[in-house]
Amino acid sequence: MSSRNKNDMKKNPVSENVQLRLEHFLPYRLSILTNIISSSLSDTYKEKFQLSITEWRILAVLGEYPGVSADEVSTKTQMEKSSLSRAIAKLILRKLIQREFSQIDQRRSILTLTESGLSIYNKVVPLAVEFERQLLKCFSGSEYEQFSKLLERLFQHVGKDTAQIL
Amino acid sequence: MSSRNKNDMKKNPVSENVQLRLEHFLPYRLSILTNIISSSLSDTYKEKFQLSITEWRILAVLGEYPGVSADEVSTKTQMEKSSLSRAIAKLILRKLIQREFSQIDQRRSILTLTESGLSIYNKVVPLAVEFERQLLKCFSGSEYEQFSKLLERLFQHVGKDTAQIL
DNA sequence: TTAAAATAGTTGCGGTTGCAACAATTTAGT
DNA sequence: ACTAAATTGTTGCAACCGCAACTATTTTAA
Repeated sequence: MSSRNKNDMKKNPVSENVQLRLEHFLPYRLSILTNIISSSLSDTYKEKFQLSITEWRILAVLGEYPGVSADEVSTKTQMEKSSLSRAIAKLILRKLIQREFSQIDQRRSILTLTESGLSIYNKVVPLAVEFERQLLKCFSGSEYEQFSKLLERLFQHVGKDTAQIL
Repeated sequence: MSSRNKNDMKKNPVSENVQLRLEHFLPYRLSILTNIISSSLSDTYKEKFQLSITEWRILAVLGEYPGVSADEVSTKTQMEKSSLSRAIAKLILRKLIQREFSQIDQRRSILTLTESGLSIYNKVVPLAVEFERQLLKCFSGSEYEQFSKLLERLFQHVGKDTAQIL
């Protein structure tokens, strides 16, 4: 403030003229909203079932797509294959999932829920569904459709090529 | 599958009748989308300015609200106060921000960008703004307004009371 | 047929995270 | 005024993360 001359003024519009309003910045808003939702959701199964978000996601994928490989879980969930590998190892130890390897391609794992994994899955799913129902209470049906449509559009857009967007 | 009787059928509709479709599950969709966007955005300043997402957020908040406390940064960004404490310590070491403590309340820190912090801030902001512009290319003006409105609604809804939602 | 490239998964490593416990200070209640 | 509770920020610790290097297997293509 003290030692600013008119050259500075060209370059640095500071607080009185901010270019980036964080509250309105989409990546930021999405990130905060998502954090709140994810951690709130995970609270609902972390304690009861000792599942981390990563672990629950794996169970969720296997509940829906029994027999997929670790790699397929990775593309579906966008999780790192290394974190997946470790989370899967743990879940196998806890006997919540089981693994064989494909006869045709011996690198490829075939993952399925065990009985107890399935039982946990079947307990968590209704909680998750109810959680979402509560979330969506703030939308009318058509609003949700609209929101969902636009979210999907954004998804397609960034999905095109993540790197080249900027 | 083998040992299911008609009692089971009431309780456990399994794979042939899945209750939770991950692709359509809002918390999941938000989480994946946000991850893609955040990491893609952070790529644009990580290398050039050696800033982590956390660190950039702190600079961003201070650029907009010079003089806030660590605690206020925490509520604004929803970051853990411990990660903040450490990130702030680093930024002070790198002389990108500076800290004093309030006379009135000696616990309360007063954080501001240094000259070089401000200079980085002023370089990153246009990148961020351009990034968002690219993102929003997939929406028309009114679509963005709609999306933004609904996002805000959701935000207010979960913000009410994070814990009590389920 | 064979060597190079691609794919699936694992592991080592350094850095980061989040929780809980903590110290220092301020506020509230009596 | 005095103690208990609340607030602000820091730190120890264990878990977690992502990157890169690695092994093993399969595919490609010369």
